[in-house]
Amino acid sequence: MLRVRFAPSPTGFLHIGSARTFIFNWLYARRHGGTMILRIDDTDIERNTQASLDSIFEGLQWLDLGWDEQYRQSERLRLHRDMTEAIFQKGMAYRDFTPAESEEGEKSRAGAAWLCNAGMRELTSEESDRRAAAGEPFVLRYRVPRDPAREIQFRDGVYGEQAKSTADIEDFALLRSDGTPTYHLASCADDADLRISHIIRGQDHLTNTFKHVLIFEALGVEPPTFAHLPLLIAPDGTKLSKRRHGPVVSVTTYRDAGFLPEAFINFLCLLGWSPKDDREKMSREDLIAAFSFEGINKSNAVVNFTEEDPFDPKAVWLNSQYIYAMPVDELAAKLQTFVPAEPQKVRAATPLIQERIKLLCDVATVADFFFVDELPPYDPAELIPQKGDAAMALRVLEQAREILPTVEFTHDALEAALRAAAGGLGVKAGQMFQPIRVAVCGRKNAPPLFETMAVLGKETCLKRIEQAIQKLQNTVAAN
RNA sequence: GGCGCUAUCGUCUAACGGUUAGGACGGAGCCCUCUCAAGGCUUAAAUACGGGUUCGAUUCCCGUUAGCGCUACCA
Repeated sequence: MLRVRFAPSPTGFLHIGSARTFIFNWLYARRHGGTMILRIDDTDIERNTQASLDSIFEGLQWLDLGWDEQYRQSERLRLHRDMTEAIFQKGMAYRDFTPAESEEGEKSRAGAAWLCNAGMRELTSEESDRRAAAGEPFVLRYRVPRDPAREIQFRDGVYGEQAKSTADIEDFALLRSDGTPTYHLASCADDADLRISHIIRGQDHLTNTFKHVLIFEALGVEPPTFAHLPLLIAPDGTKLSKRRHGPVVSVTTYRDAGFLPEAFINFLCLLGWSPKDDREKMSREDLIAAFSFEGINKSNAVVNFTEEDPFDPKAVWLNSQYIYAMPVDELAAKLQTFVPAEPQKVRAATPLIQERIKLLCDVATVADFFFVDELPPYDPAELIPQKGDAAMALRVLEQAREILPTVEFTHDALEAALRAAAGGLGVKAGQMFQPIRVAVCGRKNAPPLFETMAVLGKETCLKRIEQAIQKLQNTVAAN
C-alpha cells in the first residue's frame, strides 16, 4: 500500500516551496492510488504558533487538493518515547551529560568535523544510570557505528544512489534534555508507525537521510523509499525567506492577489519537474497522469520575481490562460470577491474584461468605471482624438449627445449609428470613438466601445458624455 | 573547515553519444484592429571552464570554478 505524507512544522506561514512539496506528494499518491497524509510536525514547542498553523490550513484549503488522514506529532509523544527507549535498550543510543552551553564553544572551533562529545560515548551504563538517577540533565544521542566505519546507503528516487561513511556522521540527538524528541527521531518514529512508503521532501533533507536510515535500522524496520526535490530559490540565489523576500513566499499572498489555485498548482509543478513533452498548461488530471520521479530535476529552480513585479511572469501568464478559458459565470463569481459591486453588474462586465485581466484583482483597476456612479477625475486633454483638437472632440461629443437618445443600445445599432455619425462629421471612425470612450470610461484604454456602452446603458453614457462636454467647454473657456 | 548535491538562452525547461541544441515565459518587430487586450507570424538569446574517453560529446570520466544543502538539545 502506497502511503505518502506532507509534514510541515507550524513555525511559519505556508511557504510556496512547502506547497510544492505537498502537491508532489499528492500527485504521487493520486497517480498510484495511494494515501495522502497530513502530519503536523510540531515538536518544537518554543517556535510553534497558532498563526502558522492557521496559515498552513488556509493555504492547503485554497489549493483544494485534500488529504486522507491527519495527525499531529504533539499527540504522539508517547510513541516517540517508547521507540526511543527501545533504541536505548538495544545500546544504540547513549546519554550525553555535556551541558548545552559549553557544547557551543567546543563545536565552533575550526578544524575537523564534530562527531561526539568527549567521554560520553564511553560512559559505563552504571555511571550513566547513576548520573541520570541523580537528576543530571542529558541528551540522548544515537551511537553512530564507527568502529569500524560503515557505508550507509540508500537509493533516492531523484538523485540516485547515495552513500556516506559513518565516519562523517555525527552522533545526532534523539531526545533533548527536557525529554522531548528531536525532529529526526519524531519524524522517523512516525514514518515507521504510519507505514509511510515514500518520503517525498525538500533536498535540504538529503544528507539528513543517512541519519534517518540509521534510525529506521535501530527501529528494526525497512526504510521507506526516498525522493528529494530540488529547492525553490529566489532570483538572488538564496533560499526564499519572508524576511529577505517578503510576502511573495507565502501561499496566501497568491490567493489574495487573485491567482486561481489550478494555475498556481500548474506553475509550481513546472518548477523542478517537467512532463518532457513541451506541455505547459496542464489540468489536475493531466498532472496526475504525467507525474513521476523521472521528470523531477536535480538542480534548484528560481522563482522569478522583482521588487516592482512581485510574481513570476510565467505564473501570471498561466493564470491568465486559466482565466481566458473559464466559463463566464464561474469567472464572474470569482471576481465578485475582488470588487464591491452588485452581482449582475459584475456578470455583465465580465465578458468584456475576461481577456484583459491576468489576476482576479485586476478587475478593480480594469473595470472600475462599470461599477462607480461618478467617474474619477481625468485630464480633459484625454478627450482629444488623434490628429484632432478640442474643437473636434467637442463636435464629436455634441453629435453623440444628439443622436444617442434615439439609438438602441446594442453593439450593432451603436456601431452603425456612430460610424454614420463619423461620416457625417467628416472624421475618421477612430477620431469619433476616442472622445466617446474617454467620456464614458474615463480613460483611453478600455474594452471595446460598443459593448461597453451597451453594458453601461444609455442613461449613464449620456450623463458621462454631458459631463465631458462641460469639462471641454470649461477648458476652452479658460484658454 | 568537513561531508554531500548541482551546473543548457535572463527565467522555467527538452534533447537519456550523432539535432541547424527544441519548447515556454519575458524582450524586440510585424500582422489584425475603434483604444487596450486577446490572437497569428517573425526574431534575438544557452551547453560555466580545462582536461580526458570516443570516429563523434550538452550527454560518460577526472579536475577547476561557482551555487546550494547538512554539519543544533530547529525542522
